[in-house]
Amino acid sequence: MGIKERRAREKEQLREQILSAARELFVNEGYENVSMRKIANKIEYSPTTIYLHFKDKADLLDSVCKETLLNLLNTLEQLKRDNTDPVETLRKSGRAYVEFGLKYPQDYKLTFVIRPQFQEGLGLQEGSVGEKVFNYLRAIVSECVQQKIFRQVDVETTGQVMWSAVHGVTLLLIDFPDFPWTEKDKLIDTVIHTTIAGLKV
Amino acid sequence: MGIKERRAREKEQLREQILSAARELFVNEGYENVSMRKIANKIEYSPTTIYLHFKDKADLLDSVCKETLLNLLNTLEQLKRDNTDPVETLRKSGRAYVEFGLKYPQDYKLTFVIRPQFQEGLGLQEGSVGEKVFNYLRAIVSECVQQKIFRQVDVETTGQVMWSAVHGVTLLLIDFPDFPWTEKDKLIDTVIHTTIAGLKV
DNA sequence: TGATATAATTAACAGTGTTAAGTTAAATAA
DNA sequence: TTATTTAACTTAACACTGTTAATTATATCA
Repeated sequence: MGIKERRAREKEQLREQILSAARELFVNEGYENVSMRKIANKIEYSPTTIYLHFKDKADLLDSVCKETLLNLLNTLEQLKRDNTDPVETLRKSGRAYVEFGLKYPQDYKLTFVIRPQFQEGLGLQEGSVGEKVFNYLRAIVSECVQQKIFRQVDVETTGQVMWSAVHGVTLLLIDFPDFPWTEKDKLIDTVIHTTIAGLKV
Repeated sequence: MGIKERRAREKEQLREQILSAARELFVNEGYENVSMRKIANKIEYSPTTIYLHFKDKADLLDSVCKETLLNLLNTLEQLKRDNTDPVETLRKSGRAYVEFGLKYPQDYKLTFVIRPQFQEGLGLQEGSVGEKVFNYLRAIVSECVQQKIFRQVDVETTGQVMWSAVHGVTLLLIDFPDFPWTEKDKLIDTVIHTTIAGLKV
């Protein structure tokens, strides 16, 4: 009975095709400027075919973001394997996080800014990839606290402070490219360094 | 020659009327969900009348944001007058900044996230209100550095680090309201406290 | 072969930002 | 006052949007 399986495979392939066309367009032209018809044209199907695979445009965005988050998670977890010192891991994770955002600025904004706006209240649900990213961060912070490197006993708050700092600098660099920033690498390093130093005190 | 002046006054009044209707709708329903026709209905004019006062929808957004930034600037500058200790001023300014963002979340996102996306490369131009807000921040930081409270000699970088922190926590709280945050006030205070502490070291 | 299920399409709806052309009302000049 | 100019405002239209219901084509099964 390989037929059903083949059909399912074909269906999955088309889904992937839609997804990658959508990602490319979203990233290059911005979510708002991409129409379902544009995506359909790119994959040479009629617009309504997309609706056989995705509930609506927001659902499409959702799936694109999920992939993005998985990529981010992979990048981070690979990093963890190569390090032992928790503070050093946190520092490098912070850098990797910001660099990921700057490397795929549209993806980053789509995931962390646009999506929450279109799916009010849903952002970072239980079991989601987004939650896993934060769990990763929390695990490192937890190690730092356990080794009595960080003052804060409250692991949650500490993690959230760290997230705020990297999220903030990432978005500012993306959104205001013409602002007279300090040299980019220096700014990122200083943000991370300052936050970690502040958490130690 | 009071006629021309009266006419100019009436024109200005209609402009204000459009602006306040747009602000109310943008804030309550989100920029994307507000149509020119909706704004026109609210003020009981035809949609095209708006185009006699504003170039397009983005220009309308722009004007709304300018007002928002002026409000923020006023809030901050009033704060400065009441304080002498620069670190305390900075701490309170940080809080005021975040609180402003949380009080008018749509305005804040419109100004600091959506607008830059629609006006690529332009964000925070010279002489803009946005620039004035950052100048305010820089002035306080400068005092802290001059009084040798902060390690960092580089006033620019220090200011940008501070901005990153408050911007980050503001947006996270706005965009992920359902995330299991630490108690809000505690998180904001910790972010500001941590950053300032890190800058002192 | 014909029946059945699924994939994909066409046509349509109600809405969008925006423009050009047309209309109305008011201010000026005769 | 009446005619003319000027400004304010509206109507109608264009090309587009996301999405749905109805329809057609295609491939699988008996």
